[in-house]
Amino acid sequence: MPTPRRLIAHLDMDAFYASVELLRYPDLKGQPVVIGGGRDAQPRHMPDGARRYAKLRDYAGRGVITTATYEARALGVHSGMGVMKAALLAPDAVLLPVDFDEYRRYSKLFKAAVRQIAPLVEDRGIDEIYIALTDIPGAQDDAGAAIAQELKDAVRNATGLSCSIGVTPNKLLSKICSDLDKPDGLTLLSEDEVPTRIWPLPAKKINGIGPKATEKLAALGIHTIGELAAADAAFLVAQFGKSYGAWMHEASHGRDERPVVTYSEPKSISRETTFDRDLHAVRDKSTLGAIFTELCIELAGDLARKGYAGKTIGIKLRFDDFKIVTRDMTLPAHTMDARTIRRAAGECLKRVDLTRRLRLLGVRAGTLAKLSDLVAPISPYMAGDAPTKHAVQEPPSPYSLPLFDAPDKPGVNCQVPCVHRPF
DNA sequence: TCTGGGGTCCTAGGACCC
DNA sequence: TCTGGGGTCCTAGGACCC
Repeated sequence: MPTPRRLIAHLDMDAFYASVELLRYPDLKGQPVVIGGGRDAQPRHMPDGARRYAKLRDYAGRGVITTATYEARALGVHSGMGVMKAALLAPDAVLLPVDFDEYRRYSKLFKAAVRQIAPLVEDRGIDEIYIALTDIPGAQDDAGAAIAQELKDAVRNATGLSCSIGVTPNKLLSKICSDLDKPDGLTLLSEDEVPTRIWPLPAKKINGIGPKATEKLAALGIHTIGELAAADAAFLVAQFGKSYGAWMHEASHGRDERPVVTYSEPKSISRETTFDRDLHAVRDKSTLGAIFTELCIELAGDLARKGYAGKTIGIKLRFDDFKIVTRDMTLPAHTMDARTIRRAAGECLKRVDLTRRLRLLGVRAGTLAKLSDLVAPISPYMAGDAPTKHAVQEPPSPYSLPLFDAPDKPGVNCQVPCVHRPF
């Protein structure tokens, strides 16, 4: 029996957030609707039972659009665009706030429906997945056409939502193909169709070729995937570096051997926030201090809930000129304790020039270890257990104490003397 | 009226060790 | 009193993705 040819599907939900909202507000079907902004966009319920929706024109703030219905996209509105800018294009479009809990619920529903048919699924975020079809009975007979249709039907039955699917011999091509016939599309492609169907597409359709690379390619006279494929591999390596250049060459020929990966451990967990207005380290010291502390508490909560501790604690700042600066430090032991995180993040902050006003502040935990793999250095409850390779810093109890705030006084709420604290 | 929040991976230099 | 090379860790920045 010959080895089966690889067959991989990429499934992408159509305008996912917006489509979920339309299930809740069916009266909006057919209208330009945009998801994004802040809490102000919550629909108000009128006494007569009707709903009053926020319009794009009413919005004031720094939010961006996460998703737009196809009707809104027709007006030039797309995700990533500032809501204010979108309001100029489509002032009467309806604006709804994001509701991640609801999207996560639907995400689980559609992924579970897919796994019933094809269990080997790789998560690529809330609204897309890769699916290994190679060993699904019958898939080889028609290059996955029937299974793909079955998947689409199952997703619709489970959620009421449509999706688009690409089925090809690898992830790279499937990702490109799922986008070719949106919405509600199904595109099959074999290797020998790469020259006719893939090469005419813009180079940026390749997942991994972003704005910078696209711009550089254009400057070199390369616009389509075909032109990229025609370029000498050595030339691409000279221009883009050994790894990226070689990868570009392979990708342009539709070659990609990456497997479908059903599980991977998280590498980092972070929290960040953009302020309503830019804040200054000195003039807005107390506001910033409170936000900083809050981020650390939220991060500690995330770590605890997910069952991880971090050894590297880092901060991220975005200044009013949009420049980003990061600082991090590695601790002697893993931690999930808010106060320890806050202290380390405070140390990182001291190494940053805070002349400019800040737009964003973030806190990150990296070099993660599973809590279950950690052993406390001194813990009466662990006495009999064999020690593992990591040590975890014991959370001081109770560790929900107010952190650092008001006082900058040395020693207050600190385990080690706190010296100067920028805010 | 510009530009969110959560991630991954890569590069590159310096420290430090063998 | 000079000359190495390799490996790993740490830190900072940047491109890219959903």
